[in-house]
Amino acid sequence: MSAYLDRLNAAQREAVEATDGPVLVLAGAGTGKTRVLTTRFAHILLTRRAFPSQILAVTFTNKAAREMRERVASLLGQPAEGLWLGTFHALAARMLRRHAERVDRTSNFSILDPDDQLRLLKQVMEARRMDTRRFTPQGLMSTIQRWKDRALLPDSVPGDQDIDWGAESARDLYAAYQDRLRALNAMDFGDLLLLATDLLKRDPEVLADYHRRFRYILVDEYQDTNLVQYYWLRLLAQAHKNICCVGDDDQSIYSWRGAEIENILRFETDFPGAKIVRLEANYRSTAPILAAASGLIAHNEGRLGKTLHPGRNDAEGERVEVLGFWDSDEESRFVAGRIEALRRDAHKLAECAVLVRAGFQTRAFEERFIAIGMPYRIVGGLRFYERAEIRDAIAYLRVLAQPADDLAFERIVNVPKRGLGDTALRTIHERSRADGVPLAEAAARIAAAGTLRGRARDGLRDLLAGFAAWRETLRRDGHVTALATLLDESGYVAMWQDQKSPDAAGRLENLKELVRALADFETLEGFLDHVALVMDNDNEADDDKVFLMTLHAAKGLEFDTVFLPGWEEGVFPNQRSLDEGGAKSLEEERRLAYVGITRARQRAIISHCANRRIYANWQSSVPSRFIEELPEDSISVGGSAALAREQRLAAPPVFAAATPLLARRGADEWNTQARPPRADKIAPGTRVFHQKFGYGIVLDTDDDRLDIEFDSAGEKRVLDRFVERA
DNA sequence: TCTGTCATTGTTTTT
DNA sequence: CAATGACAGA
Repeated sequence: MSAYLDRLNAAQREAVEATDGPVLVLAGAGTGKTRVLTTRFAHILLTRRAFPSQILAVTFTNKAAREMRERVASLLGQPAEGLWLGTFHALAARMLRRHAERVDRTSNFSILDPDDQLRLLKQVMEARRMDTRRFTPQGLMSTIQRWKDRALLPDSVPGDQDIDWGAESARDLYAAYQDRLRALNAMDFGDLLLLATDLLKRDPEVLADYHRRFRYILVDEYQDTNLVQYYWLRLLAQAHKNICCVGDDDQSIYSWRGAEIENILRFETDFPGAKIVRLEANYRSTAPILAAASGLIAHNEGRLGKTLHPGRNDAEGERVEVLGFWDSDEESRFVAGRIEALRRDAHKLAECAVLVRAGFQTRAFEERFIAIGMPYRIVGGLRFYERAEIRDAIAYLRVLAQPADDLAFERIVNVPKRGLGDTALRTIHERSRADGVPLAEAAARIAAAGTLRGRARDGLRDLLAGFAAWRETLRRDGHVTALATLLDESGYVAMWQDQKSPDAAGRLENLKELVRALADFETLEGFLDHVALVMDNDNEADDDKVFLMTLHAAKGLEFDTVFLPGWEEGVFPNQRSLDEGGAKSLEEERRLAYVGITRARQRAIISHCANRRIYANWQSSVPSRFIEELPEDSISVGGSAALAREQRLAAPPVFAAATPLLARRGADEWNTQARPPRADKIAPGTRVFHQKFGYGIVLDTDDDRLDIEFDSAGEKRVLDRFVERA
């Protein structure tokens, strides 16, 4: 009766069969995590422990959700209906739309994208006359996000975490921003979890309703959860305690997005009586690759501990290559050449990936690939829904669906140009504020009152008439026709047609694609939710091209051959990460390296350069400490790498002597000439402001150097001329 | 309203 | 070395 169980190894089977009570499945890379998750899902259904609608299954990405849905369906032999299976955000949004009135919204609330969020916050800051150059909206936004990640509403932000900016404080601005969101009937991404959790906390009836509904909870990638997500899960799991979290502490690489690795480390304490199952048999990689990865990650302190071992008999393979090059040109030439050789050897290009630490590193490889005509694809560039023309079109739709969506209205009010410049817009804003109505309504009142003249008057009249007509089209002929009509009649399509720039044709093509995509949805609202929550598009799926992407983007993927270039101190581990996060960040960088190596099935090739061009000038560089940490017997060192390794041990390095070593960027010494020395002295205990690190207290002084404990950036030594008294 | 110039600023970004 | 954004001037 249970053939599906026979396909599992002992540990996997244990994880599947422990249906009741809290379970943590520690699943190392390539150990069959998805199989366990989906089999467990099917097992609960097939043993009639629950109906499909009584299982809550949570993932981080839409891709993972889709995959789980498909695999469960194939195990069951039919698609399961009425599932609560999706991303944290999509599921939270679904809850909030059902109880929108309880969070001061209506069920058609908008979900803002990062761009809108920033514009809105900037408006809030400007309305309060803040200098948005000294206090950047980005900076404040990230503070607010971190608060939201930790389930802090404006009222609950502890005073000592607030940032005081003289007349304003971050918490006050946060509160003002939330007020604006409420007025716009909108939320940002963080709000979805924050408000959903707050709702469950505040409303016992709603919570009881979900307790009745969800008997089993499954969570994927638990190491990436933040605090709100944890609270949300804990509230929902409270009643039945049947929660199964799958994750790998060694692959936690999103702390800078608010993920708390502690969530997974603490699981046993959070859920008393929890069972822990370790999946350590790896079915993906060769033995040397696993040995290299395991040896590396063993250097981390804060981990639950598990060791990958080969799960197949045929796991012998080539050692991990560690190669040194003179500069990044040589490195990219080598990588391209090696891929070419593999291709001649009948390997698929799509089975090769180049994984880099930071986006800019892809350029060297792109140039090389273009030069030799090697087909490649970059994963994670500008996505379809982030393109300007798509966002414009969607803004039109948002205004159509939700007239109170001021951000959308602002975006398109003068696109294409219809004479509604700053002056006209200011008039509309003033009216909106005075009457307490959305911009669209204010615009209608201004048009009716005849306040504007000339081009502005005509432009506004046409736009409002347009929206009235398109709403009618939407009602009568549906959303697809409405979008096509609107793009045409608003002059938006004509705007691009008239444009001579080379990419105009592509943009028109994208708009057509958007109309096609819209047809896949029953309602306009459904489509807008999709756009906000499911911003992925993996078209161009199966042509044979080399993958070029960041290590972060590679998580969850696997390839026969993986190139890991740029393993140099400063690049990887990344200098900035080290500066800001210290030892903890170093461990995260190391996890990133671990993720990189474990992507490889057959071969991993790590490389580093002795010289690298950074911005305008060349800097000599030292091999990454991670290379030292790889077990000797799992690697083979080649090229000038052996030389470079010796140089690391010898002091001073030969390169440093030969090339004038430029001061490492990120330190204030970068260009001391640019700023005159400071006349007055700053005493210890003084509170100061630094452009880059923010506010802090001076601990100690040493001539013109100050040791400062910064509020968020930690302790640093900086030159006194770069700070001012706060 | 548009266009050019100057200054600033360079990690990762599942939703 | 770019790419982006703010601001001045036509």
